[in-house]
Amino acid sequence: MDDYSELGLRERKKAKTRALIQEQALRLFREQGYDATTIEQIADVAEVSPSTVFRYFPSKPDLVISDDMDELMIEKFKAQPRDLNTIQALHATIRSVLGVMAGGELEAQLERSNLMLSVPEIRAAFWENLMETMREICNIVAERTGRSSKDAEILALSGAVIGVAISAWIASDEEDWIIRYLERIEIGLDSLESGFRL
Amino acid sequence: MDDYSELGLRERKKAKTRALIQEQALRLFREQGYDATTIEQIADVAEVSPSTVFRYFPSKPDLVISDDMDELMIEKFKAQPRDLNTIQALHATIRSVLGVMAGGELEAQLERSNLMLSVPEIRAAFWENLMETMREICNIVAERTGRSSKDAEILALSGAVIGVAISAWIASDEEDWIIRYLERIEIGLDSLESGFRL
Amino acid sequence: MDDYSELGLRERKKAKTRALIQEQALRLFREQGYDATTIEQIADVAEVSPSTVFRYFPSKPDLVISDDMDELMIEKFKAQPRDLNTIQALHATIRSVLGVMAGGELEAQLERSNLMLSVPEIRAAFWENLMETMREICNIVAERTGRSSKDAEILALSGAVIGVAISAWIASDEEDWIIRYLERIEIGLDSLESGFRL
Amino acid sequence: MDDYSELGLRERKKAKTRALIQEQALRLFREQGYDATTIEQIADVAEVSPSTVFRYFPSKPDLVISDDMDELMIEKFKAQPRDLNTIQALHATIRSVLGVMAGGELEAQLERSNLMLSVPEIRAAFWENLMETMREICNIVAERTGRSSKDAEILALSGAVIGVAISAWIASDEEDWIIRYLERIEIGLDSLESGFRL
DNA sequence: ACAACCGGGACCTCCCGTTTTT
DNA sequence: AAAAACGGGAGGTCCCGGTTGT
Repeated sequence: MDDYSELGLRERKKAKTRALIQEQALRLFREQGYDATTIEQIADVAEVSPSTVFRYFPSKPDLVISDDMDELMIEKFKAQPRDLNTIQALHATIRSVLGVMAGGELEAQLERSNLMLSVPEIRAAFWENLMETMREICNIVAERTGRSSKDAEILALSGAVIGVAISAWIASDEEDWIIRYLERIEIGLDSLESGFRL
Repeated sequence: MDDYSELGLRERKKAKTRALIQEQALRLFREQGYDATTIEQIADVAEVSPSTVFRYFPSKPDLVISDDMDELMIEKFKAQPRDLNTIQALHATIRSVLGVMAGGELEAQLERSNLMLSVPEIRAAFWENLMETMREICNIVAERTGRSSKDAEILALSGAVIGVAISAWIASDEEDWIIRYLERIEIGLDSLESGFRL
Repeated sequence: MDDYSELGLRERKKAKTRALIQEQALRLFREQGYDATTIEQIADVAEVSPSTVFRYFPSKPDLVISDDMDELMIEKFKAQPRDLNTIQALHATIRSVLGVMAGGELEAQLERSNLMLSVPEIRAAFWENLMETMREICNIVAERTGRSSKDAEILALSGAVIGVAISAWIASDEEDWIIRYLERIEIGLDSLESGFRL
Repeated sequence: MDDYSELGLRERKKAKTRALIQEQALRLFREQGYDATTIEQIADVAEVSPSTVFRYFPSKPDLVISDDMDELMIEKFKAQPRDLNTIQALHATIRSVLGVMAGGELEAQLERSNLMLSVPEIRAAFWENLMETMREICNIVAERTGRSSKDAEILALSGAVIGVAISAWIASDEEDWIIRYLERIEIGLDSLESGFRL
């Protein structure tokens, strides 16, 4: 019905309103906590009525956004040549993604993730995100290797990759954490390839 | 560990009440859904007052989260002989825990986990739980190997183990899922030991 | 200031509901005591839901504290001509407010104040109220005189006015207390203008 | 029995203990709230027995309210020569009280007042205190002037003095607030004497 | 249509009086 | 008798869905 490449005025306005509401909601969540923020407050600062908030976001958790970095990762991962094994493809993906990201952008993305983790109530959404990413990895690897996406080894690999990322993340509270974070991921992926010797 | 007969009447009664409440709560959650179940209903079937429910479980999610299996796992893991490598120790731990659990108990525990994942409100707490377990694994492995708990490989291993468990879990929606779940974990752990060949 | 007929149906209804709730609440407080009266009772006699009571009055004490007389005073005070000095403007304000108040209304307001002082739980809020009023006076006077609201004399005046009102109030336990109360305020304000000769 | 001009060892020790208990109590109230602090905790940190706390301060609120500065003020005020007018007598009283107070003592007292205002639960007591002081001022002035303590002008003066003190207090959030506070009181009292010119 | 308003209900906390255990 | 656990109930917050006014 609508031509996406040229959205009408109404659609653009709706998108803008939606973005505004979400933006303000996240700000409030960050500033005063998820539970402490009421739909009404969000409606107030976004200058719409609570009903409108409810119309755009059927429930409160829906106000928490998903990540566009993940999409980029997925895309790059899909594009890796088939002669690399999975771990090597992941390595290449990370390098590739880092390559296209502006200096502060990575930091901003990570900062945002940090926010999600620091606000307990939003972690559920973060979890959702992770699981989705895991499934995606699973599917891509299945497709690359010609196996089923229910193959135990593929499942294990997908989970392990996510787990490595999480643990690297969780541990990163020191100086130079971005670099250390990336380092830890590299080391972790290598270990997944060669097997742990512990 | 503790001999129940050594505990006073009060303690025994408390433990019994607590177990009863959780048991009934989980039953109701299973039968009619988490959201559709009110604290009052739980109190009714457990034949206590709502206040008492709240006394034992500060919030509704706590009725699902409260967990003694994790503690058992940790304990058994700590007790593994040092000549096993980490993965082997984990294998042994799982077998050991499965050994001491009554028939339906494992199923009940896993059902609890299932409930956690299906109710968004509880996922945050589930996440918390996982992260805590990961840190524990990290510390134990660090202690076993004499390395720092910030060691990149140890972090990666801890994360990967958790990740494997999650992915095995997520994929388990078919018949015989308990068995398949355990199988997947075994295979996943083996892959972590030998390295992925994908 | 606003003509009721100019307000929409909605606004009129809201004002009416609000007034009704407070009125019934105060009646119940008077008849059976503050603590002995529950929000539910108030909601019942006012024929609204408890939620609605809380919508209009965020907490139980607010049923007593909430005050449109203060607002009216402030408004009238602001509207006084600039060629009057502050004390004269206050005099005029009082006369003006008394003019627009229905016969029993003043009495009701004062009874409200009485209730405030007799219920310990509410005194803290009463204090808050007073301080707020003092600040308002301070700001208005500052604006009238073109001085800073931190000006020592203005601060002193604001405090003294409140103090005079309080002392007049506290002393009023005899017959005809309303008249005596107003008399005392008049005399007090005069003394503030001319200086005390004691 | 006791010679006030030369307090014996026992009396000095008692005063010290009393001050210590109050000091610790106020610290705990500030740190963890009034209700959350038990008499026992206070006794512990003050290194006395709960009974001792109870002996010095008959009830919990008394730990906050008890105020020797007020008593001192009252006493000094009573002692002022009759040929001074009331305002002059108050000025003299303040100077006299400041004279006998040790350097940090004033600050401590004001700190206490601050606590009272910052902990909602205690504000009721603060109010009580103020009203009592007001009545005392009223009585003393009545006695000095030979008028009734219900005399409107005397009431007004008492209230105004308290009001001036409050407003000076409330405004004091900047640097050098103690000095500014005293300054504001001086200016306020002068205005009460000469009449406001605003 | 669009927002505001309202009712209802769940969650949760706190307090106090009663019962039970020690 | 002292302490702990329990029941009951009120206060207070929020969400969501249905109704009413604009």
